[in-house]
Amino acid sequence: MQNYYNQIKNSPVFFGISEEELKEMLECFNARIKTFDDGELIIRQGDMITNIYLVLDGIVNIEKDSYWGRRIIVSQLGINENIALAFVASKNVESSIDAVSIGKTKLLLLSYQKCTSMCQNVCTKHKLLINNLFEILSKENIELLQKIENISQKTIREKLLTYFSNEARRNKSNIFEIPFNRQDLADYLNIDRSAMSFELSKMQKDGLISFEKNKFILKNV
Amino acid sequence: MQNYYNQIKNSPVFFGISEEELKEMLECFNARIKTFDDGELIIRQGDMITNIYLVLDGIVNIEKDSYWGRRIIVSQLGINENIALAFVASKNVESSIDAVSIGKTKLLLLSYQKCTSMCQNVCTKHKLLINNLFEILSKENIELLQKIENISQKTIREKLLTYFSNEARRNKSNIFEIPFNRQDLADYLNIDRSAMSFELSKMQKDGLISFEKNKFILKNV
DNA sequence: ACATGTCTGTTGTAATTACAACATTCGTGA
DNA sequence: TCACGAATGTTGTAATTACAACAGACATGT
Repeated sequence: MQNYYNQIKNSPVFFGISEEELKEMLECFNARIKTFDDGELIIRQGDMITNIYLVLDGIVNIEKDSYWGRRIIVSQLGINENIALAFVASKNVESSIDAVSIGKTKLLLLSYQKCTSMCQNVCTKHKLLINNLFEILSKENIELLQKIENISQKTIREKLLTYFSNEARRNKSNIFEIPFNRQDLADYLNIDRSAMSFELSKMQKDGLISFEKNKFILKNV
Repeated sequence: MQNYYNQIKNSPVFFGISEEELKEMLECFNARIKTFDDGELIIRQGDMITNIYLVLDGIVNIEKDSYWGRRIIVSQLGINENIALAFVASKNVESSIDAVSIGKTKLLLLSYQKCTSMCQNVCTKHKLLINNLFEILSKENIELLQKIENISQKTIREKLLTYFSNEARRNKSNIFEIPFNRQDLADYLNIDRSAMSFELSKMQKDGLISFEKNKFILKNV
């Protein structure tokens, strides 16, 4: 756990909290580290989630299986991001999503109940923590809106361009790497992988983009 | 304002707060009521949002115009719901959505800054309010996930059935009214209106649903 | 260097959808 | 009750997509 103190201290959850306070809080919150293997399910649809999950290392996909057996990738989380915070914060609501470990992952687990109830007596920084969680939830909300915009486009090309524009803006550069492989990108944008590959090639021929593996360049038109 | 005290008191934002406390808080928060006409823009894409908006009366659509001129309806809000809370809570983030008044609407505006800063000295129930906002944001988050599931289905029929199933579950009955007209429902599910009408008719012939205007019955298959 | 499996790109075809154009129903006010 | 406009339903066609099947590139371990 100690190895990660510095990283945890700099995560949005504990923003503004000193290393001294952090140690106290982690104990207070029943903090523990859990590791997962590739493909392992961290959270299942239907689970009641009682812990805050913070990604310390690796990548986690948030997925959903439709009734008709189609896989939807809702989002992909990296280091210092939280899994399914909304379901932790909502009382008596089952998770409607799966969280899947991509490669080996290392997660920090905190008891949400201890974070919000007991802590107000023990830790002085309780209020700050709640504010941080509030900020994180807002950001998640806005990112979901972004995803809705991505998949609401009509054609494959429009979906890709919308997604690329946002990635470019996020990286503040027209050159960026995407975290998905082709199949996952297709599942994220809700399109067929092979049709997407075909369209990517066409877009490159048309001079809209160029790419090599996962590194893309969005040409300004 | 007084006319609405009882309603406001029972809204999720002020859950657990007495009418006495409410009066004090509303003053503390610069509370004011604003009315909007049909089609009027309450919030525009690009706006910096500094107020909490609570719907007192009427319906508000959350919309988004795509780069290619396509309208997306993200969600529809009714009485006691909040508009774009995520953008209020995120510092320095512009709204990526429009909020549009459907018919005449009446909104309660509260200064977010006063809610979160000044109030901790003045009002005793400040912590409760923050917790309430946190809960609301979580619910919004989960509803956005639901919407993602709806529009991520492959065919028009699957989109409609997914949407209807969720409405039925929400109403705890297989008979329910939907808040959209046909065009808005199509924009919500990201499909063509006429194609949707056609599919609705077919589904009725196939015995999956029956409907009359906005009242639908989902047959259990 | 070879075999193996995974990822990515390409192509043809069938299915689905968007779109436009029109028909019908419904409500409202004159 | 009539006329009008708005909302909804219907139909044919062109465009787009999903799907399947395959080919090539790449990485990995033996």
